[in-house]
Amino acid sequence: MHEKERHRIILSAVQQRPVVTVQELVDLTEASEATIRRDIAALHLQKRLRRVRGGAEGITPPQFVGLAGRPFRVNETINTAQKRANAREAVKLCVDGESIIINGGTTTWQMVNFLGSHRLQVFTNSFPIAEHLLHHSKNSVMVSGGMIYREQNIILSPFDNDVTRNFYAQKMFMGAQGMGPLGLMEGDPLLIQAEQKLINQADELVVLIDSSKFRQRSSLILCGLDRISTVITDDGVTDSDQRMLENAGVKLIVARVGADARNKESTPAA
Amino acid sequence: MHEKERHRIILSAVQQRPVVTVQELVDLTEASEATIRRDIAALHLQKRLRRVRGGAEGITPPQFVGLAGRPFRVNETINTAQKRANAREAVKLCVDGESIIINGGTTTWQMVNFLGSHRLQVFTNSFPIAEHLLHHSKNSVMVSGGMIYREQNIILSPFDNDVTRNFYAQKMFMGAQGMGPLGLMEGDPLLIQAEQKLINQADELVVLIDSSKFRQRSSLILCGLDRISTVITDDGVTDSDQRMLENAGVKLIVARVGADARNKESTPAA
DNA sequence: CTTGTCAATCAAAAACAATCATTTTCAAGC
DNA sequence: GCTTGAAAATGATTGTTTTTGATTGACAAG
Repeated sequence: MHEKERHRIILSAVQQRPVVTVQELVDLTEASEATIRRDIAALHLQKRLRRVRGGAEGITPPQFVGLAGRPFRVNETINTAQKRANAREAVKLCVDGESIIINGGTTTWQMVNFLGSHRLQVFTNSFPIAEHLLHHSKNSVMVSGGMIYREQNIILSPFDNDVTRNFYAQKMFMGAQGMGPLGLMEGDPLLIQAEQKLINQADELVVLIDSSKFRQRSSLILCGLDRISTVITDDGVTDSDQRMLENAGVKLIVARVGADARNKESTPAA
Repeated sequence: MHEKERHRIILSAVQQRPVVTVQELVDLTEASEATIRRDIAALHLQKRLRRVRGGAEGITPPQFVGLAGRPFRVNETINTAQKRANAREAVKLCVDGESIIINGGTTTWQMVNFLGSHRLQVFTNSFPIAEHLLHHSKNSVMVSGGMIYREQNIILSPFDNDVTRNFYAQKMFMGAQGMGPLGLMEGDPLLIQAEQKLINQADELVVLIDSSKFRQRSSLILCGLDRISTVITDDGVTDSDQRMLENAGVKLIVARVGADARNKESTPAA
């Protein structure tokens, strides 16, 4: 067995499991202990893994393994003020007792903050949203079944026959990566798949989208504007975008990015 | 067991519960008391947990009290040593890459501690189990879809056409409320419903049950002994119970209940 | 007084680094 | 094509260091 091949095996093992012992690698590669140690030392220098007593561990910081995929967390930090404002408006549309669908995403994630005191029937394909509502609210929570994708933070089944089809709601809330005359756009094919499952399971489709997204285009069209009932966006939206939605018969709610920003400004007089 | 792995288990334990005793960790890791103390001291220095008299506590402020329904939590405190011993044996049956089903329950919940360093495909109807595995392991996680019942901590769909039908595993692990010549028994109709959905989706059915349950009867029969491949129980099981299982062709694994129980028996000669 | 927690100590075991002998690889020369 | 020799890679051996588990005694709480 060649050095390269052993390295490949070692890295593969380390990526699969948090720690791998030297002995395990000896078994795996049928090489001697000394060789494995040398390999680990070499890969450690190349920073392809971390060398620890007894074996090796993956390079990913062991503390952050769970909780959420990277893309989610970084995305979460941009445009938060707008997202929160939009989310607040979205929750205002709900009345207690109603059934709603919340599609996973960083904008809709903000809705959980405002749902704490509500009592709704919430169906979601987002594991973090379900978690939060379960722990910090009294809403009844339903989730779609399937594989949990850590990166996108959604639960998705490759099959068409899941419970999704059996849930019908008054409103469905979702974000998107872009919006234009052609309709709603999304980048990740996995998200498209998840969204298309839910999109026809509600009377009204409410789209939360911050105004910058009107200028973004994306490769995949999710649905036309005619399918959308309501768009919630912030006050950065242009007149032409407003007209576009108006012409398509879409109700527009403009959220004042207000409260949050205002609070930060308003230093008490006294 | 190696240092990193023990640390993983210890951290996993303190995140599950606010405080964990040294003895519990000894059980959990099968390491000596001295080693656990050293580990706790090390993790304390790394500020990954707080060291307290008798054990360790999580570093997170006491905000996360909610976490799960009450009945789950109180049940969790009884017979923990047995449950843990059984859970350890159960996890030992799994080999990396395999697909398994874990049915929700307080015994099977203990399995998450030992699954931290595995790489399995896990399907579960238990929200807490999915949460924990997602946050503290690299296993791939699938959940069934449906309503999340806070009391029983399971996800259950009233429909027959959910993804459950599309998942097939080598092994299914479950607990139960009682076991007798007639088969496996359960009390809560909701649990019965959940279990029956999963019970035919695996080659082998592995039942984790502490020995006291052999004397309990319950109103609802879930399945006959012939459906069960393996029973894991603790060393309190009687000869007649063993014979019963033997006659039914069920493989029996008797888990040795850890250091805790042993120390209490062994009175020093001097 | 008894019990449980803990630190200190020591011996055994495991992991490790250094060294050397053997094998493999590769290329130059026949 | 084949041999040959140098260099690299590997495996075994050795002695050293680290980790671990058991024992002991100190200390505090009940």
